[in-house]
Amino acid sequence: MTKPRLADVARAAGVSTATASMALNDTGGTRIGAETRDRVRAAAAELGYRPNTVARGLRTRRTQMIGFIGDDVATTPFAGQMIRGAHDAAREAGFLLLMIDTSGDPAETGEAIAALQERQIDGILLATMYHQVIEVPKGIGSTPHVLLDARTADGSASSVVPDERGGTLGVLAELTGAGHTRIGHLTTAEDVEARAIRLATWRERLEANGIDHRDLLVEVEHALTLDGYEGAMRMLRKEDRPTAVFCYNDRMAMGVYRAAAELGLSIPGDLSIVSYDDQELIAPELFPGLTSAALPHYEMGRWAVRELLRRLDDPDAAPVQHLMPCPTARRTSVAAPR
Amino acid sequence: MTKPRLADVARAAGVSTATASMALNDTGGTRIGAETRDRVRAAAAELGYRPNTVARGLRTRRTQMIGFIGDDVATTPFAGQMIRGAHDAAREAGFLLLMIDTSGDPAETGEAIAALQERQIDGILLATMYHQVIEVPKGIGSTPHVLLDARTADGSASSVVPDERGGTLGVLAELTGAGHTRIGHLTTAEDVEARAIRLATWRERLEANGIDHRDLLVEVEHALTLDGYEGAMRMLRKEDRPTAVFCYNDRMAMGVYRAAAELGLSIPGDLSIVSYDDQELIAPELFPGLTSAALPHYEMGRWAVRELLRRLDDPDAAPVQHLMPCPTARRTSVAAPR
DNA sequence: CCGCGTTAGTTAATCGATTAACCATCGGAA
DNA sequence: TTCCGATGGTTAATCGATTAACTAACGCGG
Repeated sequence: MTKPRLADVARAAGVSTATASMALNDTGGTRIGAETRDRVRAAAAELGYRPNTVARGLRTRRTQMIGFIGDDVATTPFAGQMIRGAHDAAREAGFLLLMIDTSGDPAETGEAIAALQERQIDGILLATMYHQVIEVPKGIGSTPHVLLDARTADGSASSVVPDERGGTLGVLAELTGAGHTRIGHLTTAEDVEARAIRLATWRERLEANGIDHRDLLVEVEHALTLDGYEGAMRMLRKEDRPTAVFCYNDRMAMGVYRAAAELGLSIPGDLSIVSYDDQELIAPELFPGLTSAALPHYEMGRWAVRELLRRLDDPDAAPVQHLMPCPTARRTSVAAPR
Repeated sequence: MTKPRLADVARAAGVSTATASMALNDTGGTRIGAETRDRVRAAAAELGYRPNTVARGLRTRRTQMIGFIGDDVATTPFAGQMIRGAHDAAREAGFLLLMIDTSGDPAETGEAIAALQERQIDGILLATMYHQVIEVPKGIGSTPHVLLDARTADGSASSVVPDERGGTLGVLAELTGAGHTRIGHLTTAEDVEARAIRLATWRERLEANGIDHRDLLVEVEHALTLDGYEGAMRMLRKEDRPTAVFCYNDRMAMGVYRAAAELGLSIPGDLSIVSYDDQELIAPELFPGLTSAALPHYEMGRWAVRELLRRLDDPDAAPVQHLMPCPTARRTSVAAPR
């Protein structure tokens, strides 16, 4: 009662393995008669035949596996959604994901690429957990690849990143729509792509509305709750405090909530807050719920796989840089200014 | 400039592919001379030879890949640590993880097992995201497997689950050590293994200390923040409220914090709180930091892979059921009762 | 000097598919 | 009648390793 091979199916159907192979895969054009094909299929179903993809892969050089290289799969809560999006899109096309976590070590990345290539994966997804500009390791050679939440400086590789500008405009529109003009921005000093775009977009909007933004910006060291708390204390203790804050991310917003509570400011009555990331255990769980621009990790994962599959079909296709929209998750942290 | 094959290495070293294979893999006992072996190795290094594991897998029936089937990789924040633990242990042994997420659909699980077996994975990790008792699908056949955060009723498969009893005793000891006797328990109505053990252990401890626990238990529908809030309101509004609460999990504890704030109870001055899970974005970020029993997901992931590798070496090894300790993450939510 | 064990290789089979190249039969057009 | 193009297959090569079975040369004891 060993696992049936193609030869067993062929014997049961009374044909050669070549015929069986063509019948099951619908290859070989007109060579296989309809009746024969049905007979082979029936035999395969009867025996519970499942092709050995290792053998197939050796011959065809395609393994129906995609390598996913992430720089920190576990420690960031976003990773899950990104992996899931990639996983689902891959699965729908009959592919499986082979995962490697490099814990952010660039040397690891080269090793990871080699380990995946040894296994003859059909393509590679290179993911970073925060929107970044990176260089694709040379070792990747001619293996098809797509960047996820990252892009190259020269646009030589297909990539998908969040539309940070659009997302920022979205949440700022919530505030201006409610009547706010003096909108503070609380950001981090960390030098990441996301920070730069969110900051620039905020500046641009305030300038467009003729608001002096110089004293409305507070920058703290890290993008964490505690830093957010301290930054908010600095921003909100002033007499001419803003009526609304746009936070770099949800964790910092969490700190702003605490600061507001300590200062006796009610949200959204005394202070409206919007933020970025729409992070699972934070934005919806805060009280009141935090309006935040959602990072579309699931959709980016899906897009990346579909783009990779496209490049598998047509290796010479021109690389595409995609901006994925960041929809506003509207909750109750915004109201008209008093 | 195509990828070098073993035959290229062999030619460069002036030997047969058989010799080259044996030299590189240190197989074949004494048949390969030291000098020849070094020559082959040098040639391989020179050419940058990397074995084609697909071809190797076809012959040896081992692919150096482990299947990881999870029932909800993305939506639970624990998954990441579990995957990471498994990933790291696998990587150390030269294995890679092939991931499939079933989104909790049992029919998917069968499909997932088949998809992995087609690819000749060496073994399977079956993970659930909450400690459960499950049945191993028959389709797994003789493929070596280990259960992660789950176990079978009959102990027929190796498995690793958190030591819920030990973890509960640990956080309760924090409370009794500080002098608390009337310790409330806030739990969920969901029927999961973890709930039952945590509840039973809490009862047992209170009984051992001669405390009447009948009016100290509050059960709510779900294990979410809002339910925790409502449950806490019920428990804490009473005159003879407990001086400390043991929450089923951190999300519920988050609700308790909010309730305490509304009722004007300071933590830990008026109310000490301990909990379970030590969830990343919650326990350390709450103010004051929440003392919580940590679910050792990373370590469970590691253990499962090591156990799987052991079973690969010795398929007849007796299955092992392992309880992984849940260390107490001690923070500042506990103080002596007033 | 014969036979045998050791040492150090080689040759060829094998894993389980896919696919290029080849072949037989039949009906109809030239 | 003969040749040709479909139609419907089969045979055998191939993918790139591993490994069982075989072999050649050598040294040594009896």
